[in-house]
Amino acid sequence: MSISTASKALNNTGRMGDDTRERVKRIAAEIGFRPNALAKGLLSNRTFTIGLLTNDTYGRFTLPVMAGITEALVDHGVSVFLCTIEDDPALGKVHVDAMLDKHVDGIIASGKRIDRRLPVDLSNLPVPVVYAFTEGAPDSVTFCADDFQGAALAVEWLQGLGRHRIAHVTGPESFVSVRERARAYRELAGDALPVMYGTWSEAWGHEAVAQLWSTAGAKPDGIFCGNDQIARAVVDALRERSVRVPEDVSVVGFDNWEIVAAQTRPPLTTVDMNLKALGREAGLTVLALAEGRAVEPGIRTLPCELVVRQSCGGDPDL
Amino acid sequence: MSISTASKALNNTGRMGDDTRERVKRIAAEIGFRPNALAKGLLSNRTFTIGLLTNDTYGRFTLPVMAGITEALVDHGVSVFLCTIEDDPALGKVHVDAMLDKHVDGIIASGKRIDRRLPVDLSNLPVPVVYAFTEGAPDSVTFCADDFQGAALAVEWLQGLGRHRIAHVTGPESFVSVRERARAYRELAGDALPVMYGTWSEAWGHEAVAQLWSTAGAKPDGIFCGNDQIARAVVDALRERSVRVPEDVSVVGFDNWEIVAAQTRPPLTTVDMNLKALGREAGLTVLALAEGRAVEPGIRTLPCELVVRQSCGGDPDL
DNA sequence: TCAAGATGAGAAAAGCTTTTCTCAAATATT
DNA sequence: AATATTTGAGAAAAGCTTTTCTCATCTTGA
Repeated sequence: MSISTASKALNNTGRMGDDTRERVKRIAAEIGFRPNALAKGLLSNRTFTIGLLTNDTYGRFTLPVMAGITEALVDHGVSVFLCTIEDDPALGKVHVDAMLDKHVDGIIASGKRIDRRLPVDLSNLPVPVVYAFTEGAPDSVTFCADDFQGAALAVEWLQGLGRHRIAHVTGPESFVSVRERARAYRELAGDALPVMYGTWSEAWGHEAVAQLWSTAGAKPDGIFCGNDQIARAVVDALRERSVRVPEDVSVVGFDNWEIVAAQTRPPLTTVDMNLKALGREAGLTVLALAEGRAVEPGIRTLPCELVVRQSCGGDPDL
Repeated sequence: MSISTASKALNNTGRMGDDTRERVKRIAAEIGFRPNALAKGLLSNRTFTIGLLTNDTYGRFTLPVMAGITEALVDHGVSVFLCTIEDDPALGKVHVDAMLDKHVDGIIASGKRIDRRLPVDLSNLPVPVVYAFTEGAPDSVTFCADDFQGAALAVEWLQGLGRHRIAHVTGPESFVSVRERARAYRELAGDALPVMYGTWSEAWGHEAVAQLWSTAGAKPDGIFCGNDQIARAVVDALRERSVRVPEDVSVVGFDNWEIVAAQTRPPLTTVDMNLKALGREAGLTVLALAEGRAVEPGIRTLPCELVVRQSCGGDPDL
């Protein structure tokens, strides 16, 4: 039996008797034959391997993205190199070079905010690059969450529960995400209360509540927070002041960071950016590009969704 | 110029004039020649690629391990496939098969607790396997943190600060880690107070404080917690009762989960399991095995260290 | 000057698949 | 029965390196 005949049998190509084909397959299965992906790749210029580059050390954003990528690509036999490159350009170059040496079919760049570039030059690479949750090069494909729509979801949810004096406690104004979310807040909630910019820390959540409750006049009945950590702190701070959540004040977070949102008392209703879906899309896109299919460049915005827990009241089953 | 001469020039092998060698190298650098790792691997049976298998979806434990692996191996030109296999044996098999197809040089199995196996059969694989922070097969190399020593560190630190009525609020007794830490606690703190087993949740931290402070008699002046989440909740609960931390009670956590430990008010003094070092060791070991070097099987225990913040008092600069 | 040794560079094989091409045998057609 | 067509299976090349072998040239010593 020649090698070429066996190859054709296993790949269902070439002409040969059905009996021969079956016999080859059976024996291949028996001896546990597995084609050498390297030899295959050498020939086809496909390694069924992609690289995921990120500067998100905690994996807060990258892990869900990664999960989505893997989920989408595992069926295609694609494996993922994960490279965490702090914010070190040298390290970034080392990792990109390693990926190129290994002939990845494509690279996905990911990060922890959508208005910052990774500290590596990904232009003029011999493989396609797509960006997910990080700023992409011009004319590239970039995926990100729809901050405006997500924030709108949160504010509308509060309003739907009858909350009309809504505050917005959020992160630094330097973040595009923060400005987008604030824009949605302003458009929907009017400007009864000024947006409260601060840091992404629990400390800021506490301080914001202190500020809100120290000023005279009507207190908010709803607080839309820029992320779950702030929301958590806000909830804690309210409890310390004996303000009841959700009876007196409804609180919405952002990120659906399980580990924070679910542990808060009461658990947070929060906006989920669907990072996993984002990863799926990014994975499928880089695969398409690797296969030579044309993909229109541009920024693709994916919708957020609201995850209802108990920090707003209302029926969680709605 | 023949291909073989070029190859020899670049690899510093073979016999040839220094001028020729230099000329080849210069031109190679000029045209940006990079040898095809696939062809190389096909020949040498080394792909400079390893697989990291984990069931730790949040990356709580795996990401530090991964960082250590990468740090140790990037200099050797090794890249890492990360595969998160929930707890799904089928998915696990798919990923392991994908790794084998791609001829990884070795596999590192990691997890979220040291007394559970990954839901995949890693025996009789054609590549070396080492285990890090998950239960390994008999006669394999397994790395884990020294829970006893880490716990001792915590208790001794409290005692060194003059705390002698120390409570231990921890996770479920079913965890080996929990039992080891409790054993250290008992040996060092005596059994003035019974170990308080519970869940790994903040809720349990609150409840434990409630229990401790509702019983009559002397209250603890030190609390050693089984992880940072519990510690955080304990600190919060104490504050709610107007017990001052660290003035009245010192609290120590376990894990040094930055995101929790640093955000707690006051920030937690806590035990760090050195997972990154663990990853480094695991990476170097799997590399050694891949290169055919002999490595003695067995369980390697790496020491923990105490990270001093403010939840115990004392001088953080000690 | 001739033989022996040293030196530099190229040819070929190996590593594993896939694909294209070729060829012999078997079947179909006239 | 002889030619044309189809069919099955093997040979060879390509993909990129590395390594071993061979060979021609140059140097050295006698």
